[in-house]
Amino acid sequence: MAADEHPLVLTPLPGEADLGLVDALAQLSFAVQGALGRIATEQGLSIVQTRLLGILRDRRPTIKELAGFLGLDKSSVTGLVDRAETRGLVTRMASPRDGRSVQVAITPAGQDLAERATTSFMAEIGDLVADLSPTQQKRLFGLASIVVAADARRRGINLFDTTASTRP
Amino acid sequence: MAADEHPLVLTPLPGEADLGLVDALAQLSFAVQGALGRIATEQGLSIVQTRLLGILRDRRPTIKELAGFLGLDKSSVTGLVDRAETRGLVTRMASPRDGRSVQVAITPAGQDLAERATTSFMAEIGDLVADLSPTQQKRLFGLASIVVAADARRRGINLFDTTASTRP
DNA sequence: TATTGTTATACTCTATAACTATA
DNA sequence: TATAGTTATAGAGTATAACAATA
Repeated sequence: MAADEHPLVLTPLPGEADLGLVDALAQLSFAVQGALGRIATEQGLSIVQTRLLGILRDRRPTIKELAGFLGLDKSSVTGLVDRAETRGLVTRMASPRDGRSVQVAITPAGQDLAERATTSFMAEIGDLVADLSPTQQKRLFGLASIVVAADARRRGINLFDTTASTRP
Repeated sequence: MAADEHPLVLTPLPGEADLGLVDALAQLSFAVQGALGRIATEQGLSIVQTRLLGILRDRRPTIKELAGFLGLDKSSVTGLVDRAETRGLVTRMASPRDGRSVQVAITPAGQDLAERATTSFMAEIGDLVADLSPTQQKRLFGLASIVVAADARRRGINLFDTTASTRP
């Protein structure tokens, strides 16, 4: 798609960023979310449930921390964890440090499901970027990484600092 | 984030695509969806409603065509259009060619809202990619465009062929 | 018979506000 | 008082199945 062709989602207007970039990114995000949704459905999960399991892979966050990771209200996370717990995918544990808090941990069943989802998702994304050369794929990865890291930093969510969470 | 660092969403496993790429793309899609969600909320819309208005900007698709564009079931689109119609953002019109079909069109109020959303969204995405140089932004745009175009082709949705829809 | 769209139903997801328990 | 979490409530979004109208 050339930069001056019309977009599916939005329309050409002047603005801070180039619309072509904006629209391409929006559409790319829909394509990726579509892939995520397909593999989630395949495993009987939703995108958010899949994301929850992925986060819990190497963390035991509180409800509040999960809300920060997911960008949701704490009450939404309560329901999310409720449904996952009912299905035996996660468990709540009392926090040893704060009587008000709970820590959410993934179960072996949840781990299995998360791993199957990961495998399927990699295959889907492999298909999605199949038209890019290996060099282009690396380039896309690098650019996406820069954007994601900068965004996380701006939002004050350090994806790699786990001092706030107890590691299993 | 370096390629060998752990991901937020998914976990390192061998697969068809490099996990670093997969995870970076997933996280990028969440970041973009987050920006979309914020501007949609700003305008009193959801992401899907915003997307609907964007699609209707230069098309008058049937419910079935909309379902194809959005990747939803036709019954979901019925409800989506119902809610948008109640708010005066879109209208249903009888199809001149098929008595079973309706054509969905955007209203002036819907146009206004879509344009405001577009302006806000461009600013948000401008912030999101602020850490990339202009050259890198163009590169990201180009790579995203290739992926999106290939995906649309594979799914049999020609984003630019409007012969199936009546143009206003 | 097949297709288009709607309706009925049920579930997930989400937020706001009020509440409980702990700090 | 302030914070962590839950509950109650309401609404959007989604899919499946059954249905009506048209092709």
